[in-house]
Amino acid sequence: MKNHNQPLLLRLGGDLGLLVHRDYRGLIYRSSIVKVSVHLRKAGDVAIADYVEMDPLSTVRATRIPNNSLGLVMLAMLAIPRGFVASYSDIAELLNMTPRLVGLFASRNPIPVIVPCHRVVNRDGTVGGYSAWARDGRGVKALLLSMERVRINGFKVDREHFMDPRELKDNFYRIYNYYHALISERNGHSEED
DNA sequence: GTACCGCTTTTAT
DNA sequence: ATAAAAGCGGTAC
Repeated sequence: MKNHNQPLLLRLGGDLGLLVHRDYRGLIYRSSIVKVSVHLRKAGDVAIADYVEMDPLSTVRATRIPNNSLGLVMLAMLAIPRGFVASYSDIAELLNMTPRLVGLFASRNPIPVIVPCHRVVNRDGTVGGYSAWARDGRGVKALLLSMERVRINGFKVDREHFMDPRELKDNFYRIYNYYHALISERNGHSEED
């Protein structure tokens, strides 16, 4: 098998890049945000390419998403398209959780950017926290959003970017069903149940 | 079992 | 504007 064990460096824009780790099957299980210049200085031999966002179903197929509450939150975040945001409470309502709990799971998202936890913001439009970038996480979150043409005044997202909850729900169920079909397909071939 | 924590939200100064 | 409590499942002890 090819260099799947080597992380891949993908340019996000500016000096921001995404380091993507894949397992022996090629499935993405972890990513981290880095400064491209800093990373190239440290390890010049990495493969590098431009980041191109996949559609949600392809992302589900290409990544490892756990079959638990964290996985549910990850699937819900995949239901937010580029250029839009949803609030922690929107996701909470969708999944029967509390907003703070959604934030807790968002902070544990192992695959930032690819699973777009930066598209979840506070109900009042303020950007909210972001732990995928240790210092000034909010700044990076705001930067990622503005790269997606989400307009931000100060640290407040314009209301026009908020998704309709019904559309969020429709997208979520489509992705959720696909995820479970994929799981039983994978289980069905390798073991019986 | 208990105690604490977190990318929030709402209410009360 | 700032402070605090509520709220829940996970994690650690």
